[in-house]
Amino acid sequence: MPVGFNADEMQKVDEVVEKRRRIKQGERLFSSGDAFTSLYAIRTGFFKTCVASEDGREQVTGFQMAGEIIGMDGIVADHHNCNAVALEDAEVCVMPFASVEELSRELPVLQRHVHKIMSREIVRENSVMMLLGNMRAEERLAAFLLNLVQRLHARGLSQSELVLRMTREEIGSYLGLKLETVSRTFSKFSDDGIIEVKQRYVKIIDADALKKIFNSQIAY
Amino acid sequence: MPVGFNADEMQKVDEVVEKRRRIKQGERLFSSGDAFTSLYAIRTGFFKTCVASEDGREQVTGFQMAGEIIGMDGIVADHHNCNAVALEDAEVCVMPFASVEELSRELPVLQRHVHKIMSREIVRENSVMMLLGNMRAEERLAAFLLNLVQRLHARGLSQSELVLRMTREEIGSYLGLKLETVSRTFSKFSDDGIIEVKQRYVKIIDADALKKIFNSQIAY
DNA sequence: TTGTTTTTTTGACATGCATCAAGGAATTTT
DNA sequence: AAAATTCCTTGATGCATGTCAAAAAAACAA
Repeated sequence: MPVGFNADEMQKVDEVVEKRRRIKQGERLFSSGDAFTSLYAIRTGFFKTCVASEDGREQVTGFQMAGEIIGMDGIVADHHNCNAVALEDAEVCVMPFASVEELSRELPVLQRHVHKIMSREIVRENSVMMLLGNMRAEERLAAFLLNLVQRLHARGLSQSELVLRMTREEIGSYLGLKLETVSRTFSKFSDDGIIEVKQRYVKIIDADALKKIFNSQIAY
Repeated sequence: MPVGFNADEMQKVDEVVEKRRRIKQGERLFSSGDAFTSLYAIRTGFFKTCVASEDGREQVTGFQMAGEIIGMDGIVADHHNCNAVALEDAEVCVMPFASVEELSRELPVLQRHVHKIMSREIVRENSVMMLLGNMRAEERLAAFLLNLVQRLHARGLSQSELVLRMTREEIGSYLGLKLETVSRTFSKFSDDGIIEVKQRYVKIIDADALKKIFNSQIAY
Protein backbone atom coordinates (compact mmCIF):
# COMPACT_ATOMS: atom_id res chain seq x y z
CA MET A 1 0.00 0.00 0.00
CA PRO A 2 1.21 3.49 -0.82
CA VAL A 3 2.38 6.15 1.54
CA GLY A 4 0.48 9.39 1.79
CA PHE A 5 -2.64 8.17 3.53
CA ASN A 6 -3.79 9.51 6.84
CA ALA A 7 -5.35 7.21 9.43
CA ASP A 8 -8.90 7.79 8.28
CA GLU A 9 -8.05 7.17 4.64
CA MET A 10 -6.06 4.12 5.57
CA GLN A 11 -9.09 2.63 7.24
CA LYS A 12 -11.22 3.21 4.16
CA VAL A 13 -8.61 1.56 1.99
CA ASP A 14 -8.58 -1.39 4.36
CA GLU A 15 -12.31 -1.72 3.98
CA VAL A 16 -11.94 -2.25 0.26
CA VAL A 17 -10.44 -5.60 1.05
CA GLU A 18 -13.44 -7.84 0.95
CA LYS A 19 -11.74 -10.93 2.28
CA ARG A 20 -8.65 -13.00 1.98
CA ARG A 21 -8.21 -16.05 -0.10
CA ARG A 22 -5.74 -18.88 0.17
CA ILE A 23 -4.43 -20.59 -2.92
CA LYS A 24 -2.53 -23.86 -2.73
CA GLN A 25 0.57 -24.46 -4.75
CA GLY A 26 -0.37 -25.34 -8.30
CA GLU A 27 -3.87 -23.92 -8.03
CA ARG A 28 -5.19 -20.96 -9.93
CA LEU A 29 -6.23 -17.64 -8.48
CA PHE A 30 -8.06 -16.96 -11.74
CA SER A 31 -8.10 -18.38 -15.24
CA SER A 32 -8.32 -16.88 -18.67
CA GLY A 33 -11.98 -16.33 -19.45
CA ASP A 34 -13.09 -16.00 -15.83
CA ALA A 35 -15.35 -13.07 -15.09
CA PHE A 36 -13.33 -10.13 -13.81
CA THR A 37 -14.47 -8.83 -10.45
CA SER A 38 -11.43 -8.02 -8.37
CA LEU A 39 -7.81 -7.13 -8.20
CA TYR A 40 -5.67 -9.20 -5.89
CA ALA A 41 -2.90 -8.02 -3.60
CA ILE A 42 -0.48 -10.83 -2.87
CA ARG A 43 0.11 -11.12 0.87
CA THR A 44 2.29 -14.20 0.82
CA GLY A 45 3.41 -16.62 -1.83
CA PHE A 46 4.55 -16.49 -5.39
CA PHE A 47 2.56 -16.53 -8.63
CA LYS A 48 3.10 -16.83 -12.33
CA THR A 49 0.77 -15.38 -14.92
CA CYS A 50 0.60 -16.97 -18.33
CA VAL A 51 -1.31 -16.83 -21.56
CA ALA A 52 -1.92 -19.70 -23.96
CA SER A 53 -2.21 -19.61 -27.73
CA GLU A 54 -4.90 -21.50 -29.59
CA ASP A 55 -2.57 -24.33 -30.41
CA GLY A 56 -1.62 -24.77 -26.78
CA ARG A 57 1.69 -22.99 -26.49
CA GLU A 58 2.10 -21.25 -23.18
CA GLN A 59 3.84 -17.96 -22.51
CA VAL A 60 4.63 -16.98 -18.95
CA THR A 61 4.01 -13.23 -18.83
CA GLY A 62 5.28 -12.57 -15.34
CA PHE A 63 6.22 -13.76 -11.87
CA GLN A 64 4.60 -11.93 -8.97
CA MET A 65 5.51 -11.89 -5.31
CA ALA A 66 4.22 -10.49 -2.01
CA GLY A 67 3.11 -6.90 -2.20
CA GLU A 68 2.34 -6.98 -5.91
CA ILE A 69 -1.07 -6.60 -7.52
CA ILE A 70 -2.47 -8.93 -10.13
CA GLY A 71 -5.64 -9.08 -12.16
CA MET A 72 -5.47 -5.83 -14.11
CA ASP A 73 -5.58 -7.74 -17.38
CA GLY A 74 -9.28 -8.37 -16.69
CA ILE A 75 -10.47 -4.76 -16.67
CA VAL A 76 -10.62 -4.13 -20.38
CA ALA A 77 -13.00 -6.95 -21.34
CA ASP A 78 -14.58 -7.80 -17.97
CA HIS A 79 -12.97 -11.20 -18.07
CA HIS A 80 -9.47 -12.32 -17.35
CA ASN A 81 -7.03 -12.73 -20.16
CA CYS A 82 -4.43 -14.87 -18.45
CA ASN A 83 -4.06 -17.55 -15.81
CA ALA A 84 -2.63 -16.77 -12.40
CA VAL A 85 -1.08 -19.87 -10.87
CA ALA A 86 0.34 -20.11 -7.36
CA LEU A 87 3.90 -21.45 -7.46
CA GLU A 88 3.78 -21.93 -3.69
CA ASP A 89 1.00 -21.80 -1.13
CA ALA A 90 -0.23 -18.24 -1.18
CA GLU A 91 -2.63 -15.81 0.35
CA VAL A 92 -4.14 -12.81 -1.40
CA CYS A 93 -6.38 -9.90 -0.45
CA VAL A 94 -9.43 -9.74 -2.68
CA MET A 95 -10.19 -6.17 -3.70
CA PRO A 96 -13.45 -5.87 -5.64
CA PHE A 97 -12.66 -3.54 -8.48
CA ALA A 98 -15.95 -1.67 -8.17
CA SER A 99 -14.98 -0.74 -4.61
CA VAL A 100 -11.49 0.25 -5.69
CA GLU A 101 -12.97 2.55 -8.31
CA GLU A 102 -15.50 3.99 -5.90
CA LEU A 103 -12.93 4.81 -3.26
CA SER A 104 -10.52 6.09 -5.92
CA ARG A 105 -13.05 8.79 -6.73
CA GLU A 106 -12.94 9.89 -3.11
CA LEU A 107 -9.22 9.58 -2.48
CA PRO A 108 -6.99 11.10 -5.15
CA VAL A 109 -3.97 9.45 -3.54
CA LEU A 110 -5.51 6.05 -4.07
CA GLN A 111 -6.55 6.99 -7.58
CA ARG A 112 -3.02 7.94 -8.44
CA HIS A 113 -1.75 4.78 -6.83
CA VAL A 114 -3.98 2.60 -8.99
CA HIS A 115 -2.84 4.43 -12.09
CA LYS A 116 0.79 3.97 -11.13
CA ILE A 117 0.36 0.26 -10.60
CA MET A 118 -1.08 -0.16 -14.06
CA SER A 119 1.55 2.09 -15.61
CA ARG A 120 4.28 0.11 -13.84
CA GLU A 121 2.96 -3.06 -15.43
CA ILE A 122 3.02 -1.42 -18.87
CA VAL A 123 6.61 -0.31 -18.34
CA ARG A 124 7.62 -3.74 -17.05
CA GLU A 125 6.17 -5.40 -20.12
CA ASN A 126 8.04 -2.93 -22.30
CA SER A 127 11.30 -4.13 -20.82
CA VAL A 128 10.29 -7.76 -21.30
CA MET A 129 9.69 -6.93 -24.94
CA MET A 130 13.22 -5.55 -25.14
CA LEU A 131 14.49 -8.71 -23.51
CA LEU A 132 12.60 -11.04 -25.85
CA GLY A 133 13.24 -9.01 -28.96
CA ASN A 134 16.87 -8.06 -28.63
CA MET A 135 18.76 -10.05 -26.04
CA ARG A 136 20.70 -13.29 -26.18
CA ALA A 137 20.18 -16.16 -23.79
CA GLU A 138 22.86 -15.09 -21.31
CA GLU A 139 21.60 -11.53 -21.21
CA ARG A 140 18.05 -12.71 -20.65
CA LEU A 141 18.95 -14.93 -17.75
CA ALA A 142 21.20 -12.28 -16.22
CA ALA A 143 18.38 -9.74 -16.46
CA PHE A 144 15.99 -12.24 -14.93
CA LEU A 145 18.22 -13.03 -11.97
CA LEU A 146 19.07 -9.40 -11.30
CA ASN A 147 15.42 -8.42 -11.39
CA LEU A 148 14.47 -11.24 -9.05
CA VAL A 149 17.08 -10.52 -6.37
CA GLN A 150 16.37 -6.82 -6.58
CA ARG A 151 12.70 -7.44 -5.82
CA LEU A 152 13.51 -9.94 -3.09
CA HIS A 153 16.00 -7.57 -1.56
CA ALA A 154 13.35 -4.82 -1.50
CA ARG A 155 11.39 -7.24 0.69
CA GLY A 156 14.21 -7.63 3.15
CA LEU A 157 15.66 -10.82 1.74
CA SER A 158 19.20 -11.45 0.62
CA GLN A 159 20.76 -9.54 -2.23
CA SER A 160 22.76 -12.52 -3.30
CA GLU A 161 20.90 -15.71 -2.45
CA LEU A 162 17.57 -16.89 -3.66
CA VAL A 163 15.47 -19.97 -4.04
CA LEU A 164 13.68 -20.13 -7.34
CA ARG A 165 10.00 -20.90 -7.05
CA MET A 166 9.66 -21.86 -10.68
CA THR A 167 10.97 -24.64 -12.91
CA ARG A 168 13.53 -24.22 -15.67
CA GLU A 169 10.69 -24.62 -18.12
CA GLU A 170 8.76 -21.72 -16.58
CA ILE A 171 11.85 -19.54 -16.59
CA GLY A 172 12.38 -20.51 -20.20
CA SER A 173 8.82 -19.69 -21.12
CA TYR A 174 9.15 -16.26 -19.55
CA LEU A 175 12.47 -15.62 -21.28
CA GLY A 176 11.56 -17.08 -24.64
CA LEU A 177 14.03 -19.95 -24.27
CA LYS A 178 13.80 -23.72 -24.00
CA LEU A 179 14.42 -25.30 -20.63
CA GLU A 180 17.64 -26.89 -21.86
CA THR A 181 19.00 -23.50 -22.79
CA VAL A 182 18.10 -22.14 -19.37
CA SER A 183 19.84 -25.06 -17.73
CA ARG A 184 22.93 -24.72 -19.91
CA THR A 185 23.11 -21.00 -19.24
CA PHE A 186 22.90 -21.59 -15.50
CA SER A 187 25.72 -24.10 -15.86
CA LYS A 188 27.79 -21.65 -17.87
CA PHE A 189 27.36 -18.90 -15.27
CA SER A 190 28.35 -21.43 -12.66
CA ASP A 191 31.43 -22.53 -14.63
CA ASP A 192 32.39 -18.87 -15.03
CA GLY A 193 32.19 -18.37 -11.28
CA ILE A 194 29.39 -15.84 -11.58
CA ILE A 195 26.82 -17.82 -9.63
CA GLU A 196 26.48 -21.00 -7.60
CA VAL A 197 23.53 -23.17 -8.57
CA LYS A 198 22.13 -26.22 -6.91
CA GLN A 199 18.75 -26.92 -8.43
CA ARG A 200 16.42 -24.16 -7.25
CA TYR A 201 19.00 -22.56 -4.98
CA VAL A 202 21.03 -19.79 -6.59
CA LYS A 203 23.78 -17.69 -5.06
CA ILE A 204 25.09 -14.69 -6.92
CA ILE A 205 28.86 -14.55 -6.53
CA ASP A 206 29.70 -11.79 -8.96
CA ALA A 207 26.81 -9.38 -9.38
CA ASP A 208 28.93 -7.00 -11.45
CA ALA A 209 29.64 -9.71 -13.97
CA LEU A 210 25.91 -10.36 -14.23
CA LYS A 211 25.27 -6.67 -14.76
CA LYS A 212 27.90 -6.52 -17.46
CA ILE A 213 26.31 -9.45 -19.26
CA PHE A 214 22.94 -7.77 -18.93
CA ASN A 215 24.24 -4.57 -20.46
CA SER A 216 26.07 -6.77 -22.96
CA GLN A 217 29.40 -5.13 -22.54
CA ILE A 218 30.80 -8.28 -23.97
CA ALA A 219 34.53 -8.67 -23.42
CA TYR A 220 35.82 -10.77 -26.29
CA MET B 1 -13.89 8.55 -26.91
CA PRO B 2 -16.19 6.10 -25.22
CA VAL B 3 -19.90 5.82 -25.51
CA GLY B 4 -22.04 6.34 -22.44
CA PHE B 5 -21.61 10.07 -22.00
CA ASN B 6 -24.48 12.48 -22.04
CA ALA B 7 -24.10 15.88 -23.64
CA ASP B 8 -23.05 17.63 -20.45
CA GLU B 9 -20.45 14.99 -19.64
CA MET B 10 -19.21 15.06 -23.20
CA GLN B 11 -18.56 18.74 -22.93
CA LYS B 12 -16.55 18.29 -19.75
CA VAL B 13 -14.49 15.59 -21.37
CA ASP B 14 -13.86 17.90 -24.31
CA GLU B 15 -12.58 20.52 -21.93
CA VAL B 16 -9.87 18.18 -20.69
CA VAL B 17 -8.24 18.60 -24.06
CA GLU B 18 -5.90 21.45 -23.42
CA LYS B 19 -4.82 21.95 -26.99
CA ARG B 20 -3.77 20.15 -30.08
CA ARG B 21 -0.27 19.54 -31.19
CA ARG B 22 1.11 18.76 -34.62
CA ILE B 23 4.07 16.48 -35.00
CA LYS B 24 5.94 16.21 -38.27
CA GLN B 25 7.04 12.89 -39.67
CA GLY B 26 10.16 11.72 -37.90
CA GLU B 27 9.68 14.04 -34.93
CA ARG B 28 8.99 12.94 -31.39
CA LEU B 29 5.84 13.54 -29.42
CA PHE B 30 7.83 12.72 -26.30
CA SER B 31 11.13 11.10 -25.44
CA SER B 32 12.28 8.73 -22.76
CA GLY B 33 13.14 10.79 -19.70
CA ASP B 34 10.81 13.68 -20.53
CA ALA B 35 8.64 14.85 -17.66
CA PHE B 36 5.24 13.23 -17.81
CA THR B 37 2.36 15.67 -17.91
CA SER B 38 -0.21 14.43 -20.35
CA LEU B 39 -1.74 11.60 -22.23
CA TYR B 40 -2.15 12.05 -25.95
CA ALA B 41 -5.08 11.03 -28.12
CA ILE B 42 -3.99 10.56 -31.70
CA ARG B 43 -6.30 12.45 -34.04
CA THR B 44 -4.47 11.78 -37.25
CA GLY B 45 -1.23 10.11 -38.19
CA PHE B 46 0.72 7.10 -37.11
CA PHE B 47 3.25 6.63 -34.33
CA LYS B 48 5.75 4.11 -33.11
CA THR B 49 6.83 3.84 -29.49
CA CYS B 50 10.23 2.41 -28.71
CA VAL B 51 12.61 1.83 -25.85
CA ALA B 52 16.41 1.73 -26.06
CA SER B 53 18.82 -0.34 -24.01
CA GLU B 54 21.99 1.11 -22.55
CA ASP B 55 24.10 -0.24 -25.35
CA GLY B 56 21.90 1.37 -27.95
CA ARG B 57 19.67 -1.45 -29.13
CA GLU B 58 16.19 -0.29 -29.94
CA GLN B 59 12.96 -2.20 -29.40
CA VAL B 60 9.78 -0.94 -31.01
CA THR B 61 7.08 -1.57 -28.41
CA GLY B 62 4.07 -0.61 -30.50
CA PHE B 63 2.52 1.14 -33.47
CA GLN B 64 -0.34 3.50 -32.72
CA MET B 65 -2.92 5.02 -35.02
CA ALA B 66 -5.78 7.52 -34.92
CA GLY B 67 -8.09 7.08 -31.96
CA GLU B 68 -5.46 5.46 -29.76
CA ILE B 69 -4.01 6.90 -26.57
CA ILE B 70 -0.30 7.08 -25.82
CA GLY B 71 1.79 8.23 -22.91
CA MET B 72 0.61 5.91 -20.12
CA ASP B 73 4.14 4.65 -19.64
CA GLY B 74 4.93 7.97 -17.97
CA ILE B 75 2.51 7.74 -15.06
CA VAL B 76 4.48 5.43 -12.81
CA ALA B 77 7.65 7.48 -12.52
CA ASP B 78 6.46 10.92 -13.63
CA HIS B 79 8.68 10.74 -16.64
CA HIS B 80 8.31 8.95 -19.90
CA ASN B 81 9.91 5.59 -20.40
CA CYS B 82 9.83 5.37 -24.18
CA ASN B 83 10.04 7.52 -27.27
CA ALA B 84 6.97 8.26 -29.34
CA VAL B 85 7.93 9.02 -32.93
CA ALA B 86 5.55 10.15 -35.66
CA LEU B 87 5.83 7.87 -38.70
CA GLU B 88 3.80 10.38 -40.71
CA ASP B 89 2.65 13.92 -40.05
CA ALA B 90 0.32 13.68 -37.11
CA GLU B 91 -1.95 15.62 -34.84
CA VAL B 92 -2.71 14.74 -31.23
CA CYS B 93 -4.98 16.05 -28.50
CA VAL B 94 -3.01 16.92 -25.38
CA MET B 95 -4.83 15.74 -22.26
CA PRO B 96 -3.11 16.90 -19.07
CA PHE B 97 -3.17 13.88 -16.82
CA ALA B 98 -4.06 15.91 -13.73
CA SER B 99 -7.23 17.04 -15.48
CA VAL B 100 -8.01 13.53 -16.63
CA GLU B 101 -7.72 12.31 -13.05
CA GLU B 102 -9.78 15.18 -11.71
CA LEU B 103 -12.62 14.62 -14.11
CA SER B 104 -12.37 10.85 -13.63
CA ARG B 105 -13.32 11.37 -10.01
CA GLU B 106 -16.46 13.12 -11.14
CA LEU B 107 -17.43 10.87 -14.00
CA PRO B 108 -17.31 7.13 -13.27
CA VAL B 109 -17.77 6.40 -16.96
CA LEU B 110 -14.60 8.28 -17.75
CA GLN B 111 -12.81 6.64 -14.85
CA ARG B 112 -13.71 3.22 -16.15
CA HIS B 113 -12.67 4.25 -19.63
CA VAL B 114 -9.22 5.28 -18.47
CA HIS B 115 -8.81 1.99 -16.64
CA LYS B 116 -9.85 0.04 -19.70
CA ILE B 117 -7.37 1.85 -21.89
CA MET B 118 -4.53 0.95 -19.57
CA SER B 119 -5.75 -2.61 -19.17
CA ARG B 120 -6.00 -2.94 -22.95
CA GLU B 121 -2.37 -1.93 -23.24
CA ILE B 122 -1.38 -4.56 -20.67
CA VAL B 123 -3.29 -7.23 -22.57
CA ARG B 124 -1.81 -6.13 -25.88
CA GLU B 125 1.68 -6.38 -24.48
CA ASN B 126 0.88 -9.85 -23.16
CA SER B 127 0.12 -10.98 -26.68
CA VAL B 128 3.30 -9.38 -27.99
CA MET B 129 5.17 -11.40 -25.39
CA MET B 130 3.52 -14.55 -26.73
CA LEU B 131 4.53 -13.52 -30.22
CA LEU B 132 8.15 -12.80 -29.29
CA GLY B 133 8.51 -15.77 -27.00
CA ASN B 134 6.84 -18.54 -28.94
CA MET B 135 6.24 -17.75 -32.58
CA ARG B 136 8.30 -18.26 -35.67
CA ALA B 137 8.98 -15.53 -38.22
CA GLU B 138 6.03 -16.36 -40.46
CA GLU B 139 3.63 -16.49 -37.56
CA ARG B 140 4.87 -13.16 -36.26
CA LEU B 141 4.46 -11.40 -39.56
CA ALA B 142 1.04 -12.96 -40.13
CA ALA B 143 -0.09 -11.81 -36.67
CA PHE B 144 1.27 -8.37 -37.37
CA LEU B 145 -0.51 -7.98 -40.70
CA LEU B 146 -3.80 -9.34 -39.37
CA ASN B 147 -3.69 -7.01 -36.39
CA LEU B 148 -2.91 -4.04 -38.59
CA VAL B 149 -5.70 -4.59 -41.12
CA GLN B 150 -8.15 -5.32 -38.34
CA ARG B 151 -7.41 -1.98 -36.72
CA LEU B 152 -7.49 -0.15 -40.04
CA HIS B 153 -10.77 -1.80 -40.94
CA ALA B 154 -12.25 -0.67 -37.62
CA ARG B 155 -11.46 2.85 -38.85
CA GLY B 156 -13.35 2.38 -42.08
CA LEU B 157 -10.40 1.45 -44.25
CA SER B 158 -9.98 -1.64 -46.37
CA GLN B 159 -9.88 -5.11 -44.88
CA SER B 160 -7.42 -6.29 -47.43
CA GLU B 161 -5.23 -3.41 -48.55
CA LEU B 162 -2.86 -1.32 -46.53
CA VAL B 163 0.10 0.98 -46.87
CA LEU B 164 2.71 0.35 -44.24
CA ARG B 165 3.88 3.47 -42.48
CA MET B 166 7.01 1.85 -41.10
CA THR B 167 10.19 0.41 -42.56
CA ARG B 168 11.12 -3.27 -42.63
CA GLU B 169 13.58 -2.50 -39.90
CA GLU B 170 10.87 -1.07 -37.64
CA ILE B 171 8.61 -4.03 -38.31
CA GLY B 172 11.53 -6.29 -37.51
CA SER B 173 12.28 -4.48 -34.29
CA TYR B 174 8.67 -4.85 -33.19
CA LEU B 175 8.59 -8.52 -34.14
CA GLY B 176 12.03 -9.43 -32.81
CA LEU B 177 13.37 -10.12 -36.31
CA LYS B 178 16.03 -8.61 -38.54
CA LEU B 179 14.91 -6.54 -41.48
CA GLU B 180 16.19 -9.14 -43.92
CA THR B 181 14.00 -11.78 -42.33
CA VAL B 182 10.98 -9.50 -42.57
CA SER B 183 11.72 -8.87 -46.22
CA ARG B 184 12.20 -12.56 -46.96
CA THR B 185 8.99 -13.46 -45.17
CA PHE B 186 7.07 -10.86 -47.15
CA SER B 187 8.54 -12.37 -50.32
CA LYS B 188 7.59 -15.88 -49.21
CA PHE B 189 3.99 -14.86 -48.51
CA SER B 190 3.96 -13.22 -51.91
CA ASP B 191 5.37 -16.31 -53.64
CA ASP B 192 2.74 -18.42 -51.88
CA GLY B 193 -0.01 -16.15 -53.22
CA ILE B 194 -1.08 -15.08 -49.75
CA ILE B 195 -0.32 -11.41 -50.21
CA GLU B 196 0.79 -8.95 -52.85
CA VAL B 197 3.63 -6.69 -51.79
CA LYS B 198 5.09 -3.70 -53.51
CA GLN B 199 7.33 -1.91 -51.05
CA ARG B 200 5.03 -0.35 -48.47
CA TYR B 201 1.86 -1.39 -50.24
CA VAL B 202 0.40 -4.72 -49.12
CA LYS B 203 -2.70 -6.48 -50.36
CA ILE B 204 -3.99 -9.49 -48.51
CA ILE B 205 -5.15 -12.06 -51.05
CA ASP B 206 -5.81 -15.01 -48.75
CA ALA B 207 -6.70 -13.88 -45.24
CA ASP B 208 -7.57 -17.44 -44.20
CA ALA B 209 -4.11 -18.62 -45.08
CA LEU B 210 -2.66 -15.83 -42.95
CA LYS B 211 -4.91 -16.82 -40.08
CA LYS B 212 -3.83 -20.42 -40.38
CA ILE B 213 -0.19 -19.42 -40.28
CA PHE B 214 -0.91 -17.25 -37.25
CA ASN B 215 -2.55 -20.15 -35.44
CA SER B 216 0.29 -22.29 -36.76
CA GLN B 217 -1.87 -25.00 -38.15
CA ILE B 218 1.08 -25.91 -40.25
CA ALA B 219 0.23 -28.21 -43.13
CA TYR B 220 3.30 -30.27 -43.81
C1' DT C 1 17.24 16.30 -64.16
C1' DT C 2 21.01 14.40 -61.62
C1' DG C 3 23.11 12.88 -57.68
C1' DT C 4 22.69 11.17 -52.97
C1' DT C 5 20.67 8.67 -49.41
C1' DT C 6 17.54 5.45 -47.70
C1' DT C 7 15.08 1.37 -48.13
C1' DT C 8 14.31 -3.10 -49.93
C1' DT C 9 15.50 -7.41 -51.92
C1' DT C 10 18.21 -11.44 -52.54
C1' DG C 11 22.17 -14.61 -52.09
C1' DA C 12 25.81 -17.05 -49.50
C1' DC C 13 27.24 -18.40 -45.29
C1' DA C 14 27.48 -18.52 -40.00
C1' DT C 15 25.66 -19.38 -35.53
C1' DG C 16 22.79 -19.46 -31.39
C1' DC C 17 19.42 -21.85 -29.82
C1' DA C 18 16.12 -25.77 -30.53
C1' DT C 19 15.50 -30.51 -30.84
C1' DC C 20 16.28 -35.16 -29.75
C1' DA C 21 18.02 -38.28 -26.53
C1' DA C 22 19.55 -40.34 -22.29
C1' DG C 23 20.74 -40.53 -17.65
C1' DG C 24 20.74 -38.62 -12.99
C1' DA C 25 18.80 -36.11 -9.10
C1' DA C 26 15.06 -34.67 -6.43
C1' DT C 27 10.39 -34.98 -5.07
C1' DT C 28 6.03 -37.19 -4.50
C1' DT C 29 3.18 -41.16 -4.12
C1' DT C 30 2.22 -45.71 -2.75
C1' DA D 1 11.38 -47.85 1.73
C1' DA D 2 10.27 -48.55 -2.90
C1' DA D 3 8.27 -46.99 -6.97
C1' DA D 4 6.77 -43.48 -9.84
C1' DT D 5 6.96 -39.01 -11.41
C1' DT D 6 8.85 -34.66 -12.18
C1' DC D 7 12.70 -31.90 -12.84
C1' DC D 8 17.37 -31.00 -14.23
C1' DT D 9 21.65 -31.70 -16.72
C1' DT D 10 24.48 -32.72 -20.59
C1' DG D 11 25.75 -34.33 -25.29
C1' DA D 12 25.02 -34.62 -30.36
C1' DT D 13 22.96 -32.68 -34.16
C1' DG D 14 19.90 -29.61 -37.02
C1' DC D 15 17.66 -25.57 -38.42
C1' DA D 16 15.64 -20.94 -38.33
C1' DT D 17 17.22 -16.81 -38.29
C1' DG D 18 21.22 -13.72 -38.10
C1' DT D 19 25.17 -11.72 -40.52
C1' DC D 20 27.61 -10.03 -44.35
C1' DA D 21 27.46 -8.42 -48.90
C1' DA D 22 25.86 -6.39 -53.11
C1' DA D 23 22.67 -4.57 -56.12
C1' DA D 24 18.13 -2.67 -57.28
C1' DA D 25 14.48 0.35 -56.29
C1' DA D 26 12.54 4.23 -54.25
C1' DA D 27 12.72 8.57 -51.92
C1' DC D 28 14.81 12.78 -51.31
C1' DA D 29 17.91 16.73 -52.20
C1' DA D 30 20.47 19.76 -55.07
